[in-house]
Amino acid sequence: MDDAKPQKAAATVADVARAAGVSKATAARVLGRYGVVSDAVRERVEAVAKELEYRPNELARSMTTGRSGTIGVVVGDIENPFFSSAVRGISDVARAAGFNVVLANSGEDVAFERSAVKMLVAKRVDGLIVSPASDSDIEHLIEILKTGRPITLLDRAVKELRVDMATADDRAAASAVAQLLIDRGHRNIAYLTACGVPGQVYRGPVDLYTASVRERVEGFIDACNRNAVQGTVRLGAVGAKQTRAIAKDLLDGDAAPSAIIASDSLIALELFKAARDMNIGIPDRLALVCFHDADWTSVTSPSVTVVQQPVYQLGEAAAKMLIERLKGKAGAPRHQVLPTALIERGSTAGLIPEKM
Amino acid sequence: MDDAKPQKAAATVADVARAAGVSKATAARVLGRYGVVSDAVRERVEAVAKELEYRPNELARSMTTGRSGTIGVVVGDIENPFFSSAVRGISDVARAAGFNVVLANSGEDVAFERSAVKMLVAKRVDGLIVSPASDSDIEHLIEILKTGRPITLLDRAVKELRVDMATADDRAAASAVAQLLIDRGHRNIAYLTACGVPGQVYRGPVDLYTASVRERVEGFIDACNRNAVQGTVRLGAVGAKQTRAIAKDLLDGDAAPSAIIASDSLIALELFKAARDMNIGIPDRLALVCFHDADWTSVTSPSVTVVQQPVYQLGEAAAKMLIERLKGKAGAPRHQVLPTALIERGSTAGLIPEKM
DNA sequence: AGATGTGATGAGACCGGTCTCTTTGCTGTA
DNA sequence: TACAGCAAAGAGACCGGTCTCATCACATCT
Repeated sequence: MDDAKPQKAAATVADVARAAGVSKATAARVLGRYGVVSDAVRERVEAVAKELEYRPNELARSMTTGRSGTIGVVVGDIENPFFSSAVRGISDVARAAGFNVVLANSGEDVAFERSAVKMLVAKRVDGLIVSPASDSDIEHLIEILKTGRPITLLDRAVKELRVDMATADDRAAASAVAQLLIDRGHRNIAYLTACGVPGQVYRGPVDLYTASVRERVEGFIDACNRNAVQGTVRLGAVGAKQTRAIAKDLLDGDAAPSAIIASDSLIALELFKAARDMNIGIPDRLALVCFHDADWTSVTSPSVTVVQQPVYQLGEAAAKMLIERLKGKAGAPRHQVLPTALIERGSTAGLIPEKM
Repeated sequence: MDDAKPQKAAATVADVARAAGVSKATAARVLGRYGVVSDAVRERVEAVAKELEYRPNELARSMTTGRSGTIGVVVGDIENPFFSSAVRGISDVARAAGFNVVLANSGEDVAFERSAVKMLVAKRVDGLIVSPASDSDIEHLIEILKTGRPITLLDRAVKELRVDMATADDRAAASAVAQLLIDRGHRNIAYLTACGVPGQVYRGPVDLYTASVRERVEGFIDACNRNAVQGTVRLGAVGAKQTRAIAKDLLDGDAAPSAIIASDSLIALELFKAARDMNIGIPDRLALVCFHDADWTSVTSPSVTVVQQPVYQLGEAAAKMLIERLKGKAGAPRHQVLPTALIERGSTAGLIPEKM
């Protein structure tokens, strides 16, 4: 009948202790599973606790122990399959080790990232995993270290920070992709990233404040230069609409590239759609390569050549390193660089007849 | 040179108070932004706080206020685009309202869900959003209500629970899909879901402990019965491998369905691959419909007919209802049923010549 | 027997905030 | 001048655990 909303306040150790006729300390020992208690007392306390529906207050516990058993994770966008996969890796490892995950979305905005980090620290997470939106605007990350909490970087390295990091082999991957395209005869290749703001003109790697992207662009440009091939970088593909606009602009003119490398699967998808809408055949008139082996890339026609990134493993690695730190492991910061693999599929199978 | 790890303990209100020459209560008033303090004192305290690098301890704050400013979210699998999109909706709303999100993965396992819920309650989240793995095994959800915390169900209704829920129009959607396929001439249609365990044989809606799936299957079966068409339900497509096996089994025999409805985009993707591998042309020999308008469904050849679910909005709606409760809104539980839309694409464009 | 050790329990401080209640000092008013 | 009224600040309890230290009974050792 009634929904029993106005239940009396939750039972505390003190309540249980009183009801069981023992001291608060003893009840706490039983309920908190520490110290040593006789079996008789233990059973009695446990029975009473059950009776009173005692539920521990983890907040109070954290308060005295100083540990919350929680790790904070700040990613750019959980909707991006890249991050959701990484987060899955993190939370699987975390759970196995008895940790919980507090998630925060930065939307790739440093201001949001800053406030997310601040809040996580205030909540006394034991450590953090962050994929920093910027690798220069990092004083909030340094702040964390000052509080004594370990932090691990995910996917994006920051040289200035002496912390554990798990990243992919971005530079080599991008270089390999560029080389592949060049070998296929392409002489005008573009790299499209969500980094930067829409409309921003690329002037050099210095414009790229996301470490992983900068590495990729550097690898890409290196390969292009090595082969005397034109390499263009376009920024600001931050959403479907913007990406579409850039794609149209890129593919429209005379100087349109014959191959495009998409910095993530969301961008690749939009490029794919744009090419279709503009009647630009893939791979004949346009080759496409995508960073991240998103599940759909193998079912399109043509299927899409991808850089397979160990995304889930990146999350796992980051979580493992962090948890080791939390468990007291000392030593110099480690930087795990996980290998990528270039999976060649239909979207790069075309040959460029004329431009050679 | 040194990494300054062994910093002295973080400053507390008491430290600030002492250094500023005021009482703890006054410093707390300034730092906690409550009560009334003179401007002179406020400025002095704030200056000292900055000097001492005071950072509030949200744990201690929550402890006395009883509110943590956090909502717990338990989903089946964040890696599933369905959930990652919903989680994004939740966290956007939460952040706007000043709440944080603690995420837990249940892996669609009730035991994990139970422990996740328990832990979230122990952490004193203010409220929970859960997409329950089972709609019968729910005593842990009832427990939550007993603690006085509101809970909102995401995507999956549970009749027995008098709580807010945000679900999609599953039954009608499934019915519409079935009708579409029947209108296209299909007389043998299968529905494939991740619900259940691999190998489990479907004996009736009672086998389906996930509410949304049961609704869909009921809508599907209804439509089939109404039209005297054979409708088959297959369970246990819980991962790529299992899905592939079921797909092979389903498509292999003489009694193979001419149309399959996939309960989520992960299943649809595997079905798509399986059909391709088995040289079963879509849509000519097999029609395919997918629940959830995953981004890739529009770029395959043929593109995939989908039930567009308002996933992000589902998350938003759930979060909004929960937060309203947290802000004190009373009243009967609400059940928001968000409309779906059937988007017809190439995968159902085929006609069935013979079987008619 | 007396000293020593040990296992079980109790008493109470403590973590870092919030919040209630009290005290203080100043202004306005009869 | 005396006192009400009020704003500002202080004292200290409290939240619900953990943890140190003290106490006590009883077994062991010399």
